[in-house]
Amino acid sequence: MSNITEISKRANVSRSTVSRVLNNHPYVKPEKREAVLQAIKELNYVPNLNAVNLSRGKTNVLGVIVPKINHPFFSNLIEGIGEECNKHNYSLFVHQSNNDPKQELEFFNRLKYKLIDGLILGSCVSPCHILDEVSDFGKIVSCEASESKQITSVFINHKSGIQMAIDHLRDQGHQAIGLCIGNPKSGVGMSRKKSFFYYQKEYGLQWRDNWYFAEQYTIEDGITVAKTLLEQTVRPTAMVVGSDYVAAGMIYEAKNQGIRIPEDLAVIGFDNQPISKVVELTTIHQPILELGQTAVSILYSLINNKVVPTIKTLELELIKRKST
Amino acid sequence: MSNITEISKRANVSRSTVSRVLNNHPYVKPEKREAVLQAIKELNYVPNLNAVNLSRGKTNVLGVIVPKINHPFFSNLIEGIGEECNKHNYSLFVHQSNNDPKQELEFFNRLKYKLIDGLILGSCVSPCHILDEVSDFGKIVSCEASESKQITSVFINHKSGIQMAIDHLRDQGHQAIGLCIGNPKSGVGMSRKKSFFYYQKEYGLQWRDNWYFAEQYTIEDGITVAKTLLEQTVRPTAMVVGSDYVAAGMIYEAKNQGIRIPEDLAVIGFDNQPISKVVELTTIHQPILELGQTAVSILYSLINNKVVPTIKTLELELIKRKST
DNA sequence: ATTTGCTCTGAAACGCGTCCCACATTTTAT
DNA sequence: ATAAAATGTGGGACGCGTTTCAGAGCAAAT
Repeated sequence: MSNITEISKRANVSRSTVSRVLNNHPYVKPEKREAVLQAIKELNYVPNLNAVNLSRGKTNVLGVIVPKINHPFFSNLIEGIGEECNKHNYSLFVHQSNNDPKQELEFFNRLKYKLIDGLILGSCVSPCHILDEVSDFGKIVSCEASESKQITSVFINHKSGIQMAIDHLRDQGHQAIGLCIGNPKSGVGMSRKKSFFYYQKEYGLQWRDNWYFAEQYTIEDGITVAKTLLEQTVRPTAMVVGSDYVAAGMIYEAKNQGIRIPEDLAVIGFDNQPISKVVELTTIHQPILELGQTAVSILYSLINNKVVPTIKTLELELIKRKST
Repeated sequence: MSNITEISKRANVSRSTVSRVLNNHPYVKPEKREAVLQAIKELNYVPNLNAVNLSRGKTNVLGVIVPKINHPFFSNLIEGIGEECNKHNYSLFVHQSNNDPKQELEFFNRLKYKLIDGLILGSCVSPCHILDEVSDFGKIVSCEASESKQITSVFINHKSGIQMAIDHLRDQGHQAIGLCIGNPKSGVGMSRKKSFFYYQKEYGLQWRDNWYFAEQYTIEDGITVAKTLLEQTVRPTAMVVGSDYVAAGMIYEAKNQGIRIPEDLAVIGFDNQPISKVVELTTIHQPILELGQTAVSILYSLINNKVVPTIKTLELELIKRKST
């Protein structure tokens, strides 16, 4: 494996000149440039990016941390991030944390160790002070609302999403609305929960504590939720469900039990996943792809020391189908 | 930002000793080790992994290239790969190629440039000679059957999957079976197509050319396929469909048109995606997570110069539901 | 008492580009 | 013609750890 010293000897120029050719620096005589290119070809030279990265002090790599890669929200997010990375010629580290703070810390170190130029938090459970410390070592963008003031956030306006859902259900005449979410400790979860109860009070809706479900992620979970719900004597007439999958599971089980959707139970989901179409689920479309893209372009600006707003929110859209 | 030289001065030892401490080398007197650790703490030292990588000539990073991240098959695959990477303390580059050979080449260069120690091909459209050339620069494992003899493959036994599907349908009395697949040029696509027609002849099944559909990926595609199919005067009694999503779309549309599933049309999918449960779709479960994990562990062995078989196949499983 | 062999440590080379500085040569402007 | 500016090139320090080698100190074995 050859290096620039060998190239420089072969081409009878200095190592600096080789470097200039490699980096398309204008101040190189055409003959010398040719000679260098020739030598590169002959010696089958390939630059060692580790040396380049070390020398330049940056890597053109971004990192993204998510709890689970194969989750409709996050794989969609990663896609958006990946697309934008390709555009900016960045590579992308993807790390799956399983919501484990240790795993998160592990990955944060990549930033410390200068392996990545910037970090995107898909979702993150580490406390604020850890994040603040990490942010001394590099730029961070969060894809959920973050308490930290040092971290820029782009996120979906969950409050408005919840409002959209509740308003829609109220328009259909519902006054008894339950809630089912995923991880109540995540940014999304907290924000949805908080907003839900805000509007629930605001509008004076009916409420029972057993109309609330958390930690529900899959179709199977949805089936269980429906079973529990349908055993109750006083039931909500509608459910706001944080995931289309869970909502689909609920509809599946409810129909199995002969419950009519939406007459006996209305269900509204989130995400507009493909599955929602098949089960005719009304859902709130979230601009996840755009979220990922925006995160990268903000991070890119930050890395290049451009000024960007510290918070950006993206709006949602109601997709009306037959489940409400 | 401090470096080992500063640490060595502070602790009154040589740089070598600092390095030994950092790497847990046994031959360091406890007092010196303590002094070094103390200095590291005081100076807030963080090693620069770019220097380490350059020096060691490896990075502990693997790369995976997939056409699309947010695709049920690939995000599942990436999850398996990511899990196994975490185990081996590897980081993971994820690159989305959109099946574009240029994008692929771009990523192959990471291997050349020594940014990654090994490469996993989720799916890849580049010709064999390109792959062979790249494989001179590092280890590659393919997750689909590869023509290249220099590349190790782990893949799902698609032939046996197709056989499983056809056998099951024949058991139910079907003699007129159609086929619907995704990318016919991909490894999976080619192999499914070939196997299907092999068994179709072998068993002397009925056939019409318009019972074959390719390039179908989404629920919407499935709806279109169903529409086309149901217009035909001579229809197959069953369809083998390469994707649960497409199959779900077909069932959705067929039911809309009053077609009974499975009496008028049986449908069998692939992947056992969550959606298949909701639409009661019989499907062939593929061990995708295991595929990803195996790919990493093979790559790991290759990188550490252990001998591994060049081809490994994983078996599938039929999940019977109500669509057949 | 002497050899053998481990434990411990530092010097220095190495992995490989980048980039600043100094200096030479041209070109352009005055 | 002369100063000023632009172009072109090489030297060498720098980014930062790792690793080989030589050698010192010390204990166990003969």
